[in-house]
Amino acid sequence: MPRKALYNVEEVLEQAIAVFLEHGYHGAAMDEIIARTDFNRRGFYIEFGSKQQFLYIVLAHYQEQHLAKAISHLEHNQGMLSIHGFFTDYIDLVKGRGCLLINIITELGFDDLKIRDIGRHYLDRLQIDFIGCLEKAQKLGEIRQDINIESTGLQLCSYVQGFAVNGILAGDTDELMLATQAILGPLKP
Amino acid sequence: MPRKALYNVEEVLEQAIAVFLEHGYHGAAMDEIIARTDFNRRGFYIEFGSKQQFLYIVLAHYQEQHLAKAISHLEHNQGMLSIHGFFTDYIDLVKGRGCLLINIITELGFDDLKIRDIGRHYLDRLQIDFIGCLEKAQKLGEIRQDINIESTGLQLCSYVQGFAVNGILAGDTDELMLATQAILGPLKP
DNA sequence: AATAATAAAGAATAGGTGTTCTTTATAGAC
DNA sequence: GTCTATAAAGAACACCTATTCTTTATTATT
Repeated sequence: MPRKALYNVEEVLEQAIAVFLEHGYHGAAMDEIIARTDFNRRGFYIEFGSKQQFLYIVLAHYQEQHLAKAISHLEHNQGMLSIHGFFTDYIDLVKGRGCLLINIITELGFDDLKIRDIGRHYLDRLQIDFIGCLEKAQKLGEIRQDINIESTGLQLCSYVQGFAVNGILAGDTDELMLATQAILGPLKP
Repeated sequence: MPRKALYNVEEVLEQAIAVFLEHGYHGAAMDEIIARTDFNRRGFYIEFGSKQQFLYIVLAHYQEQHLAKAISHLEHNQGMLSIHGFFTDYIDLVKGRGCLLINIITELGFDDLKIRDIGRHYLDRLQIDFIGCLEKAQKLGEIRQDINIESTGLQLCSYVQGFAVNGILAGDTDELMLATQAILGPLKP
């Protein structure tokens, strides 16, 4: 009996990522979100409730569909191979765009407890994953034995956030790959 | 004849930094800016013209009065001493707050050409200054001769942006000092 | 084909935003 | 002390935003 919905939630979320990346949360007007997603206003509020709840859902989608692709390298825990894989994918993700999660943290992190929690969990997970890979790499003899695993994990973690910012400013991403070599090179035995 | 103004522009800019750090640009309402600075509406628009122009002026003030304090270490060009000095001051600046320049770049960088330019110049300058200090450090024998100065400069630069993000999320900044040791330690001969 | 259910489109609404205008108060020149 | 120029305070305005409501269109069953 009912008419079939034309919109596809996955696609809407994907299009919304682009809008939030371009204008941030407060800078993205509902009018633009509605216009650029194959969506209608009423459907939007039935489906998502509010702009804020929508942001959380978009963010979860971004983590699952985009960030997770890069992070999964680390969770395969294959030493330096995984770490290289992560950086290759991550640079591809953020080049010319930046990282939605980082942008939202810097815009709303102070006011929005939930965003801050998401950010902390993300950083913790990243750090733990890096440490796992570094331990494996040390076992495999891929990196020097005297390297402090915990400190280096923390260091790589900070480094990743730096890439997210550089991704917005740097047109050329060769520099980012170069910088990756600079950080990973000195770890070798 | 005229009444003397009560507000002090320097103080207003300083107070505005706090507001923009907390809520971002679009998230900071004029009502709050007016309320939290010792200012009045009319005076504000006579002095600064608009919210956007005000942001540029606050940002310039932030660079001159806050970031420059940290960066000046690097421009004294005294090798590793300068680099350590920079990180100590920078961490102190961003702890629990983040960096206003980075927050604004991630919020407005895509839309606002002027902000993107400011960001690029800032990064370029930082990188050049790091390279200068690393060259000096190499001459002084403070770091290994086989280190690639350009790549390491780029690496430190990315790293600094990472600190700006971590500053918002990490309550504890000891980690950041620890991470600094992790990055600077391996450069030693 | 008629009908019922719901999607799509977009007009309407209530509240918030940046900016300007009006009024009142005050400090200094005469 | 009077007068005047301008600061302070905040009301007013026009526009914009998120959200809701109304109308129209469409599809699947009967």
